[in-house]
Amino acid sequence: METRTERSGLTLAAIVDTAMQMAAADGLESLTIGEVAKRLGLSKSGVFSRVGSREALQCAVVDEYDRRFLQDVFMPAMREPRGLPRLNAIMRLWLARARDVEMRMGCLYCAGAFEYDDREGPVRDRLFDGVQRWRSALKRTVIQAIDAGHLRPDMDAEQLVYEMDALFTGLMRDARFLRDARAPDRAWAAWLRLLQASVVPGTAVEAAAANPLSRPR
Amino acid sequence: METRTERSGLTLAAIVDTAMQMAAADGLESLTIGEVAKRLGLSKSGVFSRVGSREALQCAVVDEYDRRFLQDVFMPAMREPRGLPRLNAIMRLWLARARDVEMRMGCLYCAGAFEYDDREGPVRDRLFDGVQRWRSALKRTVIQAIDAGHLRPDMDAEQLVYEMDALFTGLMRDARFLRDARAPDRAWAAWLRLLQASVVPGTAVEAAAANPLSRPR
DNA sequence: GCGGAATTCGCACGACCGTGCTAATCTCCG
DNA sequence: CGGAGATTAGCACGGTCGTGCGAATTCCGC
Repeated sequence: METRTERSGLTLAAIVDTAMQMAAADGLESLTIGEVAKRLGLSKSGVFSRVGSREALQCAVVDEYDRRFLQDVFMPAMREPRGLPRLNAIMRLWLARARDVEMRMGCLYCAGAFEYDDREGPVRDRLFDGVQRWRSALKRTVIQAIDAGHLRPDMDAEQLVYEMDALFTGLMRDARFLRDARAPDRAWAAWLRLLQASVVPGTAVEAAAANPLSRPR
Repeated sequence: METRTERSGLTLAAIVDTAMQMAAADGLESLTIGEVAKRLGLSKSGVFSRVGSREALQCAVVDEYDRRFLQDVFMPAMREPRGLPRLNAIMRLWLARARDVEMRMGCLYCAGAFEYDDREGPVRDRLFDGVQRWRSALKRTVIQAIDAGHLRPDMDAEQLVYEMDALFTGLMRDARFLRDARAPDRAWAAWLRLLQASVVPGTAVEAAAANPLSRPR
C-alpha cells in the first residue's frame, strides 16, 4: 500500500493511469483489479498490494482525474485577468481539454454523476466534492465578471454555471454516445449565444471567441 | 421465454417493471437477475426462464422505458397544434415527467448515454435508436415551428434540439447527483431564455410559460 | 375433477470477482 | 558482494454472477 521506493511509485502511477482510462471508458464501477493487472502485465495481487483495495483505487482514480482537470483548465485560466477574460479562458480551456482528452477517454465527472446518483460511499463523495469545487470556482469567476461590469448586474451566477455545465455535459453525450462530429461546433455556438445574452448590452464577444474546437487533432 | 398464458404475461411485466427501476437507479450494466428475483419473491431460474437472458432483459427494459416515455411526452404533445404550442407542450410534458418519474427513478436515456458510450451491442443499439428517434421528433417539431413563422427562420433546428436535450440532461444531473432542489427552476428559466432567443422578435412567450416544475408532488 | 401443458423451482456448473497469506524476486545500502 | 527490506507473484478461499436441466407445481380446457 505504501510507497517507500521510487520504483513502487512509478508502478502505482502506471496503475492509476491505466485504471483511469478504463474507468473513463467503462465506468468506475466496472473497474476491475484483474483487468488492470492484465493490461500492465502484472499479477492481480501485485496490483492489489499497491492500491490496498478496489475502492481505494477508484478513489485514487478520481483524485488523479481531478488533479489533471484543474491543472489543464483551472490553473492556466487563473493567469488571465479577472472577469470576462478569465471566464472566456475557462470555457476555451475546458472545451480544448474536451477535444484533446475527454472526447477520446470520456469524462469521469459526467459519467460519474449518472453512475453514482443513487449510490453512497467514498467514491461518490469524492466525485461530489470535485464537481462542487469546480462549480464553486465557476461561480466565483462569474461573480467577479459581474462585479467587473462585464456581465449584467442582474445575472444569476448559479444559473449561468448550470447552463455552462449542461452545455458541456450535452457535448460529451453527443460526441461520445451519439458520435456526432458536429457536437463541438454546437457547443461552441451555444456558449457564444449564452455569453451574448449574459454580457452587458453593447459588449462585443466575438473578439475573444475563436472556436477552440475547430482544429481537431 | 415465450408468453402463452395471461399469468406469465403479468409475471414478465412485473419483472420488466422491477428491472427498470433497478436499472434506472444503478445502471443497466449492474442489473442482476438474482436481485430482480429477490425483490419479486421469485427464484432466479424462474426469472431467467421468463426473460431468456440477461441481455434480453436489458433490451426489454429499454423498450419499455421508451414506450412509457413516448406515451407520457410525445403522444399528448401531438394533440397540440403544430408549431410553438406543440414545442411548448413537449417541453412542459418532458419536464413534468422529469418531476413525476425521472427525478425519483432516474433517466435511462441520460444515464445510458454515459454508460454505453464506449460499449457495443444490442443494448447500446436500442438506447441509441431511442434517443435518435426522440431527437428526430424534436427536430421535426422545431422545423414545423419555423415553417409556421413562430421561430426565427434562420434558426438551426439541430442546434436548438442539442440545447434542449443538454438542459434536460443538466437538470437530471443537478437534481439527482448534486441533489439541488433549485435545479428544476433553473432548467425552466433556461428554457424560457432559450425560447425567447429563438422566437421571432416581438412574440410573447411568457403567456404559455407556466412553470410545470413549480408544483412538486 | 382430471390430465396435459405451461410455468416455476432447486440445484449444479464454470467463470470471474476481491482479498488474504506465503514464498519468491528484486533493490539498494554498507 | 551479501543481506535486509521492499516489492511482486502464486495460490486458495468465499462470494456472486449467468445459465442449463430435470423435477415440482400451478393453471386451464374438457
